[in-house]
Amino acid sequence: MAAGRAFLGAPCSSLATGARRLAFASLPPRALAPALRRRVPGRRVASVSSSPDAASAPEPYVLTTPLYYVNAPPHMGSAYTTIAADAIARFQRLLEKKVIFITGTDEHGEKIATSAEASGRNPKEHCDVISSSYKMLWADLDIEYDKFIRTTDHKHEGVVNEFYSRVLSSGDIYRADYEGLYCVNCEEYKDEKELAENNSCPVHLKPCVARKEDNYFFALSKYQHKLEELLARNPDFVRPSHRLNEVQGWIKSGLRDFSISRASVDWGIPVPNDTKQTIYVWFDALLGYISALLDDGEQASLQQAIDRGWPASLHLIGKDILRFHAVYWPAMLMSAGISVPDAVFGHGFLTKDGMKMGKSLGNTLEPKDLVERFGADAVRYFFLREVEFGNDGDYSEERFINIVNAHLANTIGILLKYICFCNMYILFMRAKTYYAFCLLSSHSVHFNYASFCVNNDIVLLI
RNA sequence: GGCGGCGUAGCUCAGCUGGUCAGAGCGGGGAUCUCAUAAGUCCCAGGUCGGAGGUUCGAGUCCUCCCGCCGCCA
Repeated sequence: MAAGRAFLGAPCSSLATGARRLAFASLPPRALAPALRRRVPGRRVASVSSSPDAASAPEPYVLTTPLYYVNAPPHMGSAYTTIAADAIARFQRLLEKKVIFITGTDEHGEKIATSAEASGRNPKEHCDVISSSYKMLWADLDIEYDKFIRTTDHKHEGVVNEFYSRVLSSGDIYRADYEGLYCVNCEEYKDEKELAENNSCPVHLKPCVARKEDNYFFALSKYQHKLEELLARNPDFVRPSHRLNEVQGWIKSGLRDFSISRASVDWGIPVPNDTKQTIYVWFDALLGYISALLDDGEQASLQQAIDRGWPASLHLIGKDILRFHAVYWPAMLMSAGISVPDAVFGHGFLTKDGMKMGKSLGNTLEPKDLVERFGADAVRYFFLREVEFGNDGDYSEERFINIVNAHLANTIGILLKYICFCNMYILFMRAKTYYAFCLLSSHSVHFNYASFCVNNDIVLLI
């Protein structure tokens, strides 16, 4: 029995720290696998709906994570978003909805070219390496996505070109000179008044460079009233609600047109009819949510992609990219005559032991290491359960072990063990309790997931 | 500075339109079963619900002010 004193993939030795309780559940991860793991990670079997109205082809539930920027391998923040999205996707599948869960990588831009050069590779090779590291992590975390889009995919470029043409024909793209201080890391111009000392970017704390370019601009300002109407008509468009206030504030204070091309960046999708410029990474990447809907090898048609299930039901993102998803993106879609998504949910950031994580602080939390030590179920469970969804959340190893032991090992683990071993005596003794638990939980889970309170009742979905 | 939010048990948080709302999970303490994993089961938190006024028969729950913390202001 001693050999089995580990819960869900956590080696005993890794948990044997000091006087802390050492024993996790006796079931090794693979013993539970047949009961818990229904599919090969990342390769979901197409769901077959048995609901009565399946014949009328109900709209799919299209759910997205951001397309992660491949300047660096995945970090815990990316993993958190994807874990949460996967939990929501699983819930929707339990409701027998056809779910299209989209994730992927955003691979263009100056910063990528710079990262590639630093690692001695050409941009495409660099993207291949980093993009595959995301896929590997999602497999390790049992993420069951349906579509993985890379913005360097051929089909994506076709969709971007077509979309650009639509926006152009709406009269929302114009050419203008722009001169200002540019942050290469943000890949955007900065207002002088927002800069830190020495004209440094407030986000990256690196000096911005003076740049003058002849760029193409998107007429965002034209969409101010339409965006206001959108939020007034559908306040659930931005969640949680306190972020709606922020978005409304941004719009109310006035929207400025933004540059959607770069003359100085080679690694990107060329602007149609002007190959001297490439399309701004955000204008490019956001369209990945649509191009992802196309099957591999399918003709790169914008309309065909839309017919595959657009609009998205939910964009799940971190709060740092809310502006792009809740302001720029719907305006771009309106311009192209395409439906806007149903909702954008901006979750919070993660801290470690109460501290902001960062390479410079040397306290990053590597999702890969966490999975290797504790197993995917434990990692998924902890972040879903212990982070108030929408707010910032904290990781500490002590808390992690406490929660996993108490909830997964002591409660669920033991129950599963006795189900697996058909210990009828124990099951009989506890039958009433488990029955009541299931009854209450089914109602509760439905309510909580429908309102994106994923941290409640999460145990039933892992 | 402007706008918005928050401050409820050691920790993370529930408490909708004011009247069993003083709660949950984890941690901690105690008891107990022994066909369960240092498991399970049962009991225990006397927290002035940030502070002070006010409205009300009655306020974490509404109003005002103060203190502290946080977010956004591209």
